[in-house]
Amino acid sequence: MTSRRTPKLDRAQVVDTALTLLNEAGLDGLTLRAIAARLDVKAPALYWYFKDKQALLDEMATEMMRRMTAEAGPTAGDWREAYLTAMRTLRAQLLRYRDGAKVYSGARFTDTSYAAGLESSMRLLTEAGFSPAAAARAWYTAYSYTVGFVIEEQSMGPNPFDGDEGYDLDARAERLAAHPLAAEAGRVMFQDFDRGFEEGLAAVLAGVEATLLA
Amino acid sequence: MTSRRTPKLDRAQVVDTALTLLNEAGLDGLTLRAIAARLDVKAPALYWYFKDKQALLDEMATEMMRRMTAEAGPTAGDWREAYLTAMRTLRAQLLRYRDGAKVYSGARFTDTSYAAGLESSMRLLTEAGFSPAAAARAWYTAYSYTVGFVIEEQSMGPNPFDGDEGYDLDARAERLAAHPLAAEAGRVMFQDFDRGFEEGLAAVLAGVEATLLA
DNA sequence: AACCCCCCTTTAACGTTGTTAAACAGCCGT
DNA sequence: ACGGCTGTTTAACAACGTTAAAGGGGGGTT
Repeated sequence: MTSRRTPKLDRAQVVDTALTLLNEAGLDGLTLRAIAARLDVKAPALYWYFKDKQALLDEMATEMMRRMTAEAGPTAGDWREAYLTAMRTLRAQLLRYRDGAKVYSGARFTDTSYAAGLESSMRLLTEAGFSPAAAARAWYTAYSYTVGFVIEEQSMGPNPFDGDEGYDLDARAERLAAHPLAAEAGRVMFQDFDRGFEEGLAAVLAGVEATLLA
Repeated sequence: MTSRRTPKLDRAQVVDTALTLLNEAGLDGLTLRAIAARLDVKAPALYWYFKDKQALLDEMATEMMRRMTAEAGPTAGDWREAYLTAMRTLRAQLLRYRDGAKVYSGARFTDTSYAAGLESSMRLLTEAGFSPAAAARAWYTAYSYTVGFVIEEQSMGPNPFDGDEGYDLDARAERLAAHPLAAEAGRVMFQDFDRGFEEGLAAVLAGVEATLLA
């Protein structure tokens, strides 16, 4: 026979459950016992599918990336549009999960499913006049910016998953009374992340075009 | 009397020891028991100085930031120079500790010692023609880029603290044989981080100047 | 000199976590 | 009926963060 019997679990189901639990319990609450309980199973059963917890986290990050490339759609048209869309989608996908950026940035992909999307992005950029090296640099610069931005956003900003108020900006401003510009800067940096991300991303795009495009 | 007796410990000494141990043992090896052992003390003694481990990590991040601003020196002259110097110093300081970027980005500062440096940066930018909001955005954009870059660098690159070889780029290129541009991009992104950082930073600077300077 | 109090540290312990070893159950082919 | 492979459980371990309680050792007061 092809299949001996339907096992209770499989890798994909474990990963999916873990991602769901990540949103509800956060990274601290993401214990193997809690994941196993959701699957009506005991913790050691997970070791049949993953050699250790880091392997599961790696697979979670890879799955996040897969969902990201699925959502971003085909890469064509103006390279600027595609570039912006890719980074917006990256941010949106990281924000979809609690501590998403931390999980993502601390992991290594388990397969090469990211390669197709990267390949078409590189093709679009090189066709637009970037050298291969400049295309990679342009992409990685925005990528670093986006990951760094979301890490900060998720650790400081209001948490959409519970009632957390986030960083108290008024209290911060009061503490910084002796430094008015720094106090004001806090308001700009930690309020309206959507807009802040777009402004920074626009700057990165402009700079990449000015310094890296042949 | 002013001082009753010299206690065995003080906050600064604990933080300093913890930062040293971070370099030798990494974030995983940074346990309260290990820190305490270095100080010839038992773990619960640390709770006299820090309410929990996160408070110690927060203080470590704050100390990293203090050493950073001390090293960067006064902020004056051309805003472009100061901007580049600030971000280079930030990266250098994060690289000085193993998992430095992770510790740093996951923490909240325990005091306002960062405010003076931020204030003078904001002043320099506003004097150069940035609006207060644009100055904050310009600063935060490069800050996000730098933190994101170093997080990736420290999780992928060769680890200067032990003999770790880092990501195997040749193996990666082989896996990506079907995606030549993506394979080549990996070489650009994960080799010579110093140069890569500078190229990206130059792009960010140019973009900030083009889109945010009035 | 005896006392108490406060500062700082230790001893002991608790609950939880990731992880491993071993036993165990079900289905297959022989 | 049997042996073997695939999954899962039970039981246990060491290590971790953390807390409660006790202990010691100097200073100030009586």
